[in-house]
Amino acid sequence: MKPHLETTDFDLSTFLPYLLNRAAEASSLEFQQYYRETYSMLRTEWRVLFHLWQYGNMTAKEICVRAGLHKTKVSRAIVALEQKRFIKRDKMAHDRRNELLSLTASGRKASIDLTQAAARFDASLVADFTPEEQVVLRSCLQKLSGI
Amino acid sequence: MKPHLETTDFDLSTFLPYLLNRAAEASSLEFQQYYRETYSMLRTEWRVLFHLWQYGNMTAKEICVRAGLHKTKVSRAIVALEQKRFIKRDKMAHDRRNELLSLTASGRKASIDLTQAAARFDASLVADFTPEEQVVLRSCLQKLSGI
DNA sequence: GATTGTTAGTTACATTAGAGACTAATATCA
DNA sequence: TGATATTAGTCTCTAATGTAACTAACAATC
Repeated sequence: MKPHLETTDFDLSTFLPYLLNRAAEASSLEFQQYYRETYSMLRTEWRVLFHLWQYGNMTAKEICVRAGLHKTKVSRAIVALEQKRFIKRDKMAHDRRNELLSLTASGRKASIDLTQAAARFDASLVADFTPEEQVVLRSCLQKLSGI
Repeated sequence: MKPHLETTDFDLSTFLPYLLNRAAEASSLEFQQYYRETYSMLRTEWRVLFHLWQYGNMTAKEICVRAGLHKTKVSRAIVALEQKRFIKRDKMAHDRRNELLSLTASGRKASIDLTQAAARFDASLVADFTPEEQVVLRSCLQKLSGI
């Protein structure tokens, strides 16, 4: 059986969700290896840590909204980060359902290290792209992400 | 604690692996819903089916290489697709370790339907982008994917 | 032609993710 | 005040994934 391009001019190698998935997986690999090996973190844990680092103390719920993550995923990441002593949580006085999350000293240290590693890694990913391409790429991705 | 942008000018909302992951998840959602509900397929199953449709009969190993998927994932997808009667497999005479995969009539039918749905969906994703942006986006993603 | 190595594909086990039920705290409003 | 509804976060059960060990077929070398 030969390829069936005659049905439509559709081509898998230009299908956006496919490309995005492959690019996401390929580009995550190296950095993921770093935070896994160095801090035994999962992807969601690093995202949660990073949100606290970059946007300041907040509740699990706020992280869900900002990061676009399901609350069970965030809940589990918080437990793991707390066990690693990277964050602590405090019930908020005026509404004891909310827990304010904040970084510990070692959480801040890890955040700094990971931020720097991420910045270097990001630069290496786009090293072959022109500045214009980089701008277009990031802005298209932001639109697609709904950020 | 306030944001700590002074440490570096790194910003999560421009970090490529993060953007790629969010864009990939967001853009997969709608199409995924279609093939899940209509054909009870998982993502890997649709990818395997589509590789056979677009590139012709091949072995599981070839699909692994072309699609960048692990052999266990492909193996499980093949079992599932076979149970749904979308593909069949035949041991190759000259080397009975290889199994040549091919589409059944209903596999072809599903492929056509999914291809058309994918094409429409892809068009809707990039509807807000200029033709130039679309070209840059896809070519950057292909490079990042190693395609 | 027995041993050793390699390759295609599967299986088994452990890890991670997802969906929905659940608990505790607060809010609403009759 | 008491009944009902919401909300933040956790727990439980199941589905999906990743890793590594495994089987079967073939290849190569002594």
